[in-house]
Amino acid sequence: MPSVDFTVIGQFEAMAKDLELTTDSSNPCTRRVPMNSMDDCMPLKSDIKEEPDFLYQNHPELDFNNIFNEQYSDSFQKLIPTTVATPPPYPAPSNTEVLVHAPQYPPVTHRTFTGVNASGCTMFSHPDYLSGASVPTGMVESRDLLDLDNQNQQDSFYEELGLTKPRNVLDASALGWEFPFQCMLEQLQEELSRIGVPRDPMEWTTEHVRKWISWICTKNKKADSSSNGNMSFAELCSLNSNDLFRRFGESGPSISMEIELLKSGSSYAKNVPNIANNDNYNRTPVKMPSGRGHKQTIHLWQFLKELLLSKENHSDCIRWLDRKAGIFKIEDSKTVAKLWGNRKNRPAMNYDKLSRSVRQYYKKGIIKKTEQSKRLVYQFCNGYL
DNA sequence: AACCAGGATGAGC
DNA sequence: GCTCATCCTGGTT
Repeated sequence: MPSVDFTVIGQFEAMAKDLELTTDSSNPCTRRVPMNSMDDCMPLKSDIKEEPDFLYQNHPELDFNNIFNEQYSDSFQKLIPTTVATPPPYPAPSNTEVLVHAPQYPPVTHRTFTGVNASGCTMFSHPDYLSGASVPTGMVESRDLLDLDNQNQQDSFYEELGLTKPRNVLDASALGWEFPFQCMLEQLQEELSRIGVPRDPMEWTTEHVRKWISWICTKNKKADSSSNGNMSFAELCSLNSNDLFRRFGESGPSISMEIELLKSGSSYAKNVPNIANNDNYNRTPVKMPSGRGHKQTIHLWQFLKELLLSKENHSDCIRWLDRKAGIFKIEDSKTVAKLWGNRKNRPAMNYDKLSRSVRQYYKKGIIKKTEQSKRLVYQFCNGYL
């Protein structure tokens, strides 16, 4: 059997029923791939005889933009393509099965692992296949997804479908399953560093956004329409795929994909209710972080907590004094104010204004001063820890 | 000088 | 109506 040099994009399966894609024609191992069934699209591990490096190569012929022609514009409104890379090997648990009932993943034929990762994307894969995909959760109706924490829902789900419930149903994110975000994100962040844009979009100014979009356009050899926008990252996140397509044309899908990646790497995700790995948020409901028409906002207290909890070390400007009690100290008021200003696209932000906003929280019971008031030391109130 | 408290006002959602 | 951003007066460290 010939090796299959192919990367599947699961989401396309539903929208591109009759589309045939071919891999590199100069490669004798390639074959035409009818996009009418996932089984046809996804190579079995047993089919693969090439070295892994070979499989991880990009395939320009599978360019999103070539696929999103007018013929599929209807589908485009419903789905965002997110993944073109073939994942590196990952440990797929052998006794865990989760059925996903989503429009593009017929439940009867496709057993997949799934989880909602920190960026709010639903992860799909199958232990027998090399390829995987992720879909921004809100692109799939919540009723189409299994609530992984709801035993009753799972039972009735399988019952309705007349299927045997898998032995274990696990949230793949709890298994440390990082594909495809981690590898793609790291690559993206390196590229960002090269073009002088901060790795964390939280720190982006509108100029950084413009630069990034311009770079995507160059990379994809598409017209640069970034001059049309003077947007913050948060504003960009509030746009759906259709908005992005309208605003940025053929670069829209790429921008959309990278937004999802960046959200999962930054602490941005922590500010989005329902997807953050934080007790204050209810992770379970599969709700949209960037749903249609929903404007993304961040509150100051969330931002401060985000800095405090961020994997990126901000301890030189803000740090916990007593994490359990929620007591923190602003070590560098200027820097914190600058970061907040960047985040809100308020270049004139300073600590005087920031602290005024913090003081508004006293009445609301979100943040308070510590019992023995100390300069630059505040405390999150109960319920906001 | 930097920080703190809180009133007033208006923008933006 | 809510959350800030901004500006302000006046007090404290």
